[in-house]
Amino acid sequence: MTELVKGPKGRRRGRGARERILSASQQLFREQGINRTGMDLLCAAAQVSKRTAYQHFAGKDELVAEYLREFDPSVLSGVFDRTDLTPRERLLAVFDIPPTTPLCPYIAAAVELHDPEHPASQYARDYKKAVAARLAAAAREAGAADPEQLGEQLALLIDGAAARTRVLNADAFPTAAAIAAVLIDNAIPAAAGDDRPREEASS
Amino acid sequence: MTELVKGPKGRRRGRGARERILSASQQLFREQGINRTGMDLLCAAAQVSKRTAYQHFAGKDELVAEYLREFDPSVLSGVFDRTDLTPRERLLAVFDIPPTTPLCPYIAAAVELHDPEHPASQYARDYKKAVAARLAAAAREAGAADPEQLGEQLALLIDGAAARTRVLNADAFPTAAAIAAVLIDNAIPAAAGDDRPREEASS
DNA sequence: CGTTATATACACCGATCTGTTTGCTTACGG
DNA sequence: CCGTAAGCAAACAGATCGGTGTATATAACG
Repeated sequence: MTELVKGPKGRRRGRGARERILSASQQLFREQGINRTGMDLLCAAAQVSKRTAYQHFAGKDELVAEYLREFDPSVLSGVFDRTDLTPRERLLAVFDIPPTTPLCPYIAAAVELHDPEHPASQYARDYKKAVAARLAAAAREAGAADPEQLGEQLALLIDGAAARTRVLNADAFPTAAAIAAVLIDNAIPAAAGDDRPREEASS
Repeated sequence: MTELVKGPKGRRRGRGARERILSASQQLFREQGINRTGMDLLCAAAQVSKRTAYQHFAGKDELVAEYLREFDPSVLSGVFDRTDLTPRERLLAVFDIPPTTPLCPYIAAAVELHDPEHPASQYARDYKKAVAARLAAAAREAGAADPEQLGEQLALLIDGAAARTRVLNADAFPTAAAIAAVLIDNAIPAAAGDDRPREEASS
């Protein structure tokens, strides 16, 4: 990504203009919101002239879309790839991200842009579906009876915790984690290391 | 839709201007978002001159706050007051509101305004706390072991369903209802009318 | 009738936002 | 060295926004 070949010459002078813009977007869009962050301020924070910014991105909409697409993988991985945890622990570890999350940027973007057809809204949907899918995969790995359902349920808990944290200004992820524990124990026939070693009869 | 204005000059005087403004706010703020709805458009929709609007409300911020305060009771009541349902059914009935909810306006406002100190954000917090409290009361009435916790959990489910519905453009309330059923059955020692008529184990 | 309170229509202000244009600078690469 | 092109700073355009000022018209009340 460091070598952004942009011409027949493969020049990479001023290396990182695009990256600085996206980096500033990550910070400002999250801290101040998308609509309240003007391109002037953003370019100043990125130490990039507006002219340059608009040469790298067709417009703010495209920048917002790229901003959402950026940390797509960074959030997805890091939790699901932890092989040192049991599948059940891995499912619960998703809810242990208190300090890094002011609010899920995808929810914020969907609300702020207010247009389901906006590219960024599409990315938000894709991301949410991807998370649910990964959760479902982890649930299947953990031996859940209905992994798809459990994945969707856990995804809803994450979004609920994010939204509630935002509105109430108080961390709601512990509550979500408690619910998740109940759901997981309820969905997995033989949950290990649990306070409910009672066997459950499937309906 | 009204016969308030008759002729170029004849108008129904006084009463109604404020209500028309708030009514238009309800519609436009929800449909288009708060930030994307200008006062010009809003006043036109309310059939009210801008001057009049600013005589009724000190500014848009105050209007937004009042807009949130308005249907505060209408949402809270109507579900909790249904005595024809058992406490457990009442708790679950909260999740049966698919068509009326494009998105919880409180979450939307908190995201759009992006300022926890904004009066509207305060109202949003108060409302969310009130809902959780009513849910907790209903949970206590239903005989939950820890009503406060169950109330908070159900509130989180509502917010999660609302946020997820918005982002994914698909109704997420059935999923939330399924989780709620699990939580309720898990929290209430003897759940009636359930597929789990197992006797409770006293702690 | 006249006064007053409430509306209205409409122009206007300053701020801000997205996006563009105009020179000018500077770092390479041949 | 010189050319090319990326980049910069800053002014500018056009639109929209929240909010006001002004002059006018009408209904209610005395």
